[in-house]
Amino acid sequence: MPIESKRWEKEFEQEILSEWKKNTPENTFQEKSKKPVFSIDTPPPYVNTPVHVGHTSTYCIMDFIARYKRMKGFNVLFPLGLDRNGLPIEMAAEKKFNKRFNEVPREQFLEMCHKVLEESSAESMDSFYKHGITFNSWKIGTKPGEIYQTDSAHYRSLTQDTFIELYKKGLIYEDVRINNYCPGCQTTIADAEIIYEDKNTFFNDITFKVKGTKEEMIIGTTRPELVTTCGMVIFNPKDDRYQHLEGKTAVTPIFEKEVPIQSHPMAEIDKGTGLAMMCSAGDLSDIRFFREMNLKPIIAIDTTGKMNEHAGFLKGLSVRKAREKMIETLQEKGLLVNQKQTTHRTPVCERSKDEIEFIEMKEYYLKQLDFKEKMKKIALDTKFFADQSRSLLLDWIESISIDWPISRRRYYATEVPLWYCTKCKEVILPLKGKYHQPWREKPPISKCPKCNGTDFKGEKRVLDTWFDSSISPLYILQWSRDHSFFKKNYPCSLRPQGKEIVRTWLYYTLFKCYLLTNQKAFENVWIHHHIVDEHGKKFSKSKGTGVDPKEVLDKFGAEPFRMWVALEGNLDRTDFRCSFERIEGGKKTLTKLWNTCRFISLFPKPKNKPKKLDEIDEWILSEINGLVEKADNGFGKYDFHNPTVDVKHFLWETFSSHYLEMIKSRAYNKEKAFSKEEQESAIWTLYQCLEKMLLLLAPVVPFITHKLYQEIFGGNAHDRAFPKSEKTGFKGDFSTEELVGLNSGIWQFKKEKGLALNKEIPSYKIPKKFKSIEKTLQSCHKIGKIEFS
RNA sequence: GGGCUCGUAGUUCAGUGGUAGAACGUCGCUUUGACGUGGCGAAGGUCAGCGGUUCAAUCCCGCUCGGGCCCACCA
Repeated sequence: MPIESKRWEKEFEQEILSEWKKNTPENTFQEKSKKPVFSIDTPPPYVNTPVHVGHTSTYCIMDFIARYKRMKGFNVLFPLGLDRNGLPIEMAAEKKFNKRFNEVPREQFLEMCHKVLEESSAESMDSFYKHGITFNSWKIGTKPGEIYQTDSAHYRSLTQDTFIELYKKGLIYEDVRINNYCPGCQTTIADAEIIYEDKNTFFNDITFKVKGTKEEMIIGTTRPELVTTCGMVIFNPKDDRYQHLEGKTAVTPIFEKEVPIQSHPMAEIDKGTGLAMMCSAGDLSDIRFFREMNLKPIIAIDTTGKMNEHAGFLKGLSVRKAREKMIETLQEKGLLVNQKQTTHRTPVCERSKDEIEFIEMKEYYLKQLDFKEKMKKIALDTKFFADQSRSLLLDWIESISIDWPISRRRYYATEVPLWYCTKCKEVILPLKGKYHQPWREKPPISKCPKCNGTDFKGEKRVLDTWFDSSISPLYILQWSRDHSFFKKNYPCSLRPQGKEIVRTWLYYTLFKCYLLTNQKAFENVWIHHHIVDEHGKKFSKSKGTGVDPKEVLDKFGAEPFRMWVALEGNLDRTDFRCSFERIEGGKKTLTKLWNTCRFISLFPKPKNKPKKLDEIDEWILSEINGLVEKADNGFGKYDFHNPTVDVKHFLWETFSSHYLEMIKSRAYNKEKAFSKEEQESAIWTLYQCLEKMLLLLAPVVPFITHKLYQEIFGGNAHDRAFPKSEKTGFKGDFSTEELVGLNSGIWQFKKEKGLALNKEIPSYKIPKKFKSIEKTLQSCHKIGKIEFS
């Protein structure tokens, strides 16, 4: 049946979606299938903020991969997860109810979080669904392939199982240490949760005295409020200006504390005055310095971000206020000799953007320093797409300097599953396989195994959110839940994710999975860059510059967007600029594909392959087979860009502009200039090429290929095997460029002579190599007599 | 300071050791049979700069400049 409508309409998508919703066996993960499993550990999006086109683009590419792998005969495990734990949810709840988490009872705060979660879950899923992304299931559940939520009892129990196992292995320990503390979130955070911002601050030159002399020293600092914690003054061993100070004692301004003066290579001659005051916990370098020099740190900032009793007259002030007051006081006493504005790379909390302070607290740590070399090996043993993305991970592993602090003093996250005997302090571990809330549940035993004590205290702290996100491949592959399934299918085939979370999600996942399974977690890792706005700037939620996928769906529908994602570039190498104009360009290719099908559908499809094919038919078949091979190779490396560009070029140029023009008269055969067999050869070839083109494009543009395939060939394109490259009978007397050049030359010749393209020309000179397609050229260009030379 | 990456047409990007490519945009021409959301054509580039290897460099190597990202102990 010929196709009637003249173009692809976005309204078609609705029908197809509802058809897929009713009947999608090919998307479902078949637990009992004998096909090899290809597992994709997709990033669970945070539910409280709607996704933008950056997300939908990357999930579309993941869907390209899933669809391609299905056509290649894999049983594709492609579940959607929803991330619902942790600070973003808590912060949203605090904002919505205008209450800090520690101002209300814990149960009540959890209720607030649940309210926020209830209101926010559906929208992102709807966007994914409308983009034609074929997650295995749209149902929230616990079976392989079903949507999982990281805050479900099922997921959290697995997170706790990993804690219990690592604890038993002796890899988790509790220690009192100076670590990163976010005063806004009021919790310890890991290095990976810190980002750096350039902040304006003052570089203050302040006066220290040298004990027993009249000499004064000028020392520059950005943190004058920490003078009280100064433990030493240093200068560079090669700095001639200060050699005489070696071994003397400095007296700090205002606090009048005596500290040693020493030479130390960490002091740089040309920084400030060349003298540095070493404070405990001004930044990470200070912490290391105090450790090295065996100095006792003085912590002057408490857990609310305010100065404590060590800060003397600054006590009770916030760090910023204390700094202002200190500068004021120094100025009054004539101890501030100079002040200039400078920008300082300041560590801030990536969530709340508060400046990090360094505070001593008791926290649980997971050992990671001992495994750096092993982790590097795993990084080298995992395939990265693009390969150069691996260095993001290697750089991070290289820079790790402390163990991973995993406990957090917050509420909405997976609880640390521990109880303590109040009598003998024995740590009580629960059994695996169940979700535990020690802060409100009884311990799993009634008597302490060590002292027979009967009174226990449940742990109040929770786990870092990355501690649970980092088990996603274990979760989707049923670790500790279905042993044979896990054994058969681990490591996970593919982790697709953004470059910005290499040091968190990727690193922590590889790390934890290694500790638990002694193996790499992934065969392949695909790292993507970002969709940026028209000016090349990052989408920013706070500035509201993210493009809403709904706007794209309203304007274009999903299909032109998917086409654009594939055509625009390689997202594993570069950022894309989001441009509606260029998405519109994707739509044109759909129209071209549609009309190509419409043309072919004018001719009844031959039942059998003709015995003999015309040379030009063999030629186009060899072209499409080459294309199939290229696409298969590219898709296999998660390159959907180059093959799609190639298919588009083939469709538009080689196939439409050249092949179709050359066989039109033979396919119509209105003047009966061709035999029936010759005519059928053309028509059969048209259908062959079309079927392969549709199947090549099916992973990228599933809607249009589905509809066209169904109308023309019957059946479901997404259920078909990916096309294979076949040998053809093309002898190859001429190359494709030569043929294209020949046709273009003739068209140009006619144009220059002012002749219509369908006008006859009495004769034309053509190279001998085209002899085998003489009849084709004659009928296409209406040449009376071809002179071969 | 270190690392990665990019610098090609007005714009966004491909690309190759041998005459420089596409899309979009611009301008001109083209109106009936798959497609005007089409077709044909034009203008537009010292392939960032400098040096080296080579018969030949936009491509390989080195340096410089300029963007972007990541890391780092700039008091």
